[in-house]
Order: sequence, then structure tokens, then C-alpha cells
Amino acid sequence: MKPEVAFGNTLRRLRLEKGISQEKLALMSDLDRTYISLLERGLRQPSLKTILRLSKTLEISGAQMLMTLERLIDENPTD
Amino acid sequence: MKPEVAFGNTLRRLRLEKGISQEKLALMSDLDRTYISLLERGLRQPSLKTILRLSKTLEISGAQMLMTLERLIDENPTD
DNA sequence: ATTTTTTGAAGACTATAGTCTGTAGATCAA
DNA sequence: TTGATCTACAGACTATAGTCTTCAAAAAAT
Repeated sequence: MKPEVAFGNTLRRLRLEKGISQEKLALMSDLDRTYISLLERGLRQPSLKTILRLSKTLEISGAQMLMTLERLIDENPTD
Repeated sequence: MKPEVAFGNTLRRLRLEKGISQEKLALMSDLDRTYISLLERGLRQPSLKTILRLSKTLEISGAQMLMTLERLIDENPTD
């Protein structure tokens, strides 16, 4: 599993857990709605700044987010 | 402290701990030498892929790297 | 069934990540 | 003092992150 796909999966999971829409997440993080869509589908490579903005909105540390992401990668060697 | 500066500090510290040059780090991570220099000086915002490549070369998890970085940010509210 | 909310997706665009080439200064060894 | 190694820095360039507008379609609500 590629990092951007793992990031997208993690992002969507966290967003749904908070019960907010892509649009609301975008507004709260000062990002574009369509870009959130691209991220969740694993079509973009977020920058450090973007990772931290999103993790802050989702009330999780960047480190925690990367930990989840890296676990996903390790658990799915294929795909 | 801005995230890119915290990243640069962390990167340089880890590189020096491993006792390798910017050039060697660049080669091992499949990045450009001058770009490593920009990163260490906090002049660039690394992408997720770049963060993971560097952390792999430095034999540390991306999560660990972000943890160090976020600690740096929190400990230096000014600057 | 229909209105409202949410998301996917395309296209054109701007901003910035990342490369490549080259020069110059600093440091350390011989 | 000379030569090797390392790093800062500039400039031009390519690749991709991130925005904005718009339309269509799925899903959810009423």
C-alpha cells in the first residue's frame, strides 16, 4: 500500500469518526474541499504543513496519524 | 517555531547522529543534495513521501520523527 | 417522490516541492 | 600551502501540491 493511499484511508476514517463532511473539514483546516476529496482517494501527496493542519482539526497528533498510517502500510504489503 | 524549521532541525540532528553527509543522505534517499540543504535550513515543506523516505534512511519511523518535531514546536512557542 | 447534503470528477490555473548545474566559502587533512 | 570534502547559495527548470469553478450523481433526509 502506497503512503498516499494509507493517508487517504486514515484521513477518511478519522473524519467519519468525527462525523463531519469533507467541506466542513476543509473549512476548519483552511483547505479546499475538492482537495480533501483528492487526498481521501489517495491521489495527492500532502505536505508536512497540510498533515499538521488536518491532524490538528481532527484532534490527533501528527505522530499518531503517521503511526496509524505506517501500521496500515505494514499490514498490507500487497495493494 | 514553524513546522518546516522544526523538521529541518530534527533532520540535521538525526543525520549528524548517523555521521553521514548531506550528499550521502541524499543518495540513500534518492533525493537531491541541494534539496537536503534546503530542508535542513527550513526552507522547504517536505511531502509525505519525502518524510517517509528520509525517516527510512535514518532508521526511524515517520511517527517517531513527527513526535520529535512536534515536541520541538511545543517547547519553542516563540521563534 | 422530491429536496438537500455530500462527494466525485474534470479542467484551468497558481504556488511550491524537488532537480540540476555551477560557484564560492569553510573545514580539515596531507 | 595545497587538495579533498562538505555545505550554502543562486538561477533556471520540471513536477506536483493545492485552488477555484462547475457539473453530475449518490446518498440521505423530510
